[in-house]
Amino acid sequence: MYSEILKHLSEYISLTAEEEEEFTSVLTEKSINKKQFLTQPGQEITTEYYVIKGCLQSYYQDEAGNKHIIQFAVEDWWISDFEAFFSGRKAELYVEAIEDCMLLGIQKDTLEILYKRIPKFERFFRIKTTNAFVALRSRVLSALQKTGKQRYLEFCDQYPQIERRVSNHNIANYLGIKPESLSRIRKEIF
Amino acid sequence: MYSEILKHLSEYISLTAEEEEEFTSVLTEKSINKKQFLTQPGQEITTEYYVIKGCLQSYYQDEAGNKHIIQFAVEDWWISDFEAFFSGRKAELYVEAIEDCMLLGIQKDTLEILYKRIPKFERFFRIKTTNAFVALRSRVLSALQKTGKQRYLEFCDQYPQIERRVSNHNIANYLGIKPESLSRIRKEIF
DNA sequence: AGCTCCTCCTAACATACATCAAGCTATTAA
DNA sequence: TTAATAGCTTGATGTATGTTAGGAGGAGCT
Repeated sequence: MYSEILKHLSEYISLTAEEEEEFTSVLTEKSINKKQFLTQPGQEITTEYYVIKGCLQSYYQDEAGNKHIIQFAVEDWWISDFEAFFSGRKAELYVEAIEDCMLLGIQKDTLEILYKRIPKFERFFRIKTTNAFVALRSRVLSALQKTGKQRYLEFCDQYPQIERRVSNHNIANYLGIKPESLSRIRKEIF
Repeated sequence: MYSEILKHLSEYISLTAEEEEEFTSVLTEKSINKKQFLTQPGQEITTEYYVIKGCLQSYYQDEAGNKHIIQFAVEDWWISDFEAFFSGRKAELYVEAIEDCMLLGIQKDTLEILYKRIPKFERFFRIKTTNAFVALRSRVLSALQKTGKQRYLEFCDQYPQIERRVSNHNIANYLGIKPESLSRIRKEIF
């Protein structure tokens, strides 16, 4: 159950057996089925989730009802409405399972306690946050300056395991193009 | 000298006279001229700057030498290579003055001390960071889903004071369109 | 002053992507 | 099983933006 997340942590920080034990003791398991929501707009978000098994997407729905996919998550990724979690504001995003999922959750207040007791965790989450910020910045630049084809190739290159599991119309949405265009791009490439 | 930044802080947190004094005592003044750089790629970034007077831009330069503007800053804004500052990695961005500037700098290590002594500052910078994250996310969505014209109107609406001071080719770059296209859009609007 | 550089504008043409419409296949539901 | 639905593909056509080229006006420099 915990072997994946401990391996994940060990890529960034080294923990003693006791520290590992202390960490896993505050995690909560959660499983949700395909098409169910982990979060919905308006909720308070006090938990962040690590994906043991499955695939999810987070998206924003605009006033006109259009869906805009922010992120996908598969095994070994973290997901939640990060801004809501971090700032304490209400959620603005849907987080929806697109496969049956097994997750591990960590509570915000528990995390604060953990930071004080074992500062290495602060380091771990700081690194993850910085990486997310950089990834977001690079996505802005891609969206502004690159063609749909370039963005699709980048996506396949960066997230091959996601490309294989997510439907093309969801990938198209994430890339900011229409499914018809993605279909044509794929035809051109393969 | 310090009245602007204290007013700026007071929009988010309330400080006693002593706390204000403690804060301003750790600030350093810096002035740079138009076309000079505040940061360049490869540098270590230990200072964040608050703009008292002037206008700057931060941009990323890709392998092909193309400039991609990330952000503008005018009076009452903070600027630096945030990821480098936050993560300790080397800078990837240029921060360049596009007018003569007067700035106040705060050092990363001083900030850490300040957080411990007066936790309200942690609150202040956390709010600023969350806001920056949300703004970046919303810029991703705009870039992916909206036309150049919509993005330009949003930009004029959100940052009227910047629109007036920055050249059109820089605005076009920020919006991810060519100056010729921006010119067409402006002709169409006015 | 005269010169150069920079900014902005305009126009003709090219390209990437959206839109609309239709058909094909595989999965789901009755 | 058949019917319905969702996802993918294709074609015809429209629109926004890029590309290339040129010109007008202003700012700063010699």
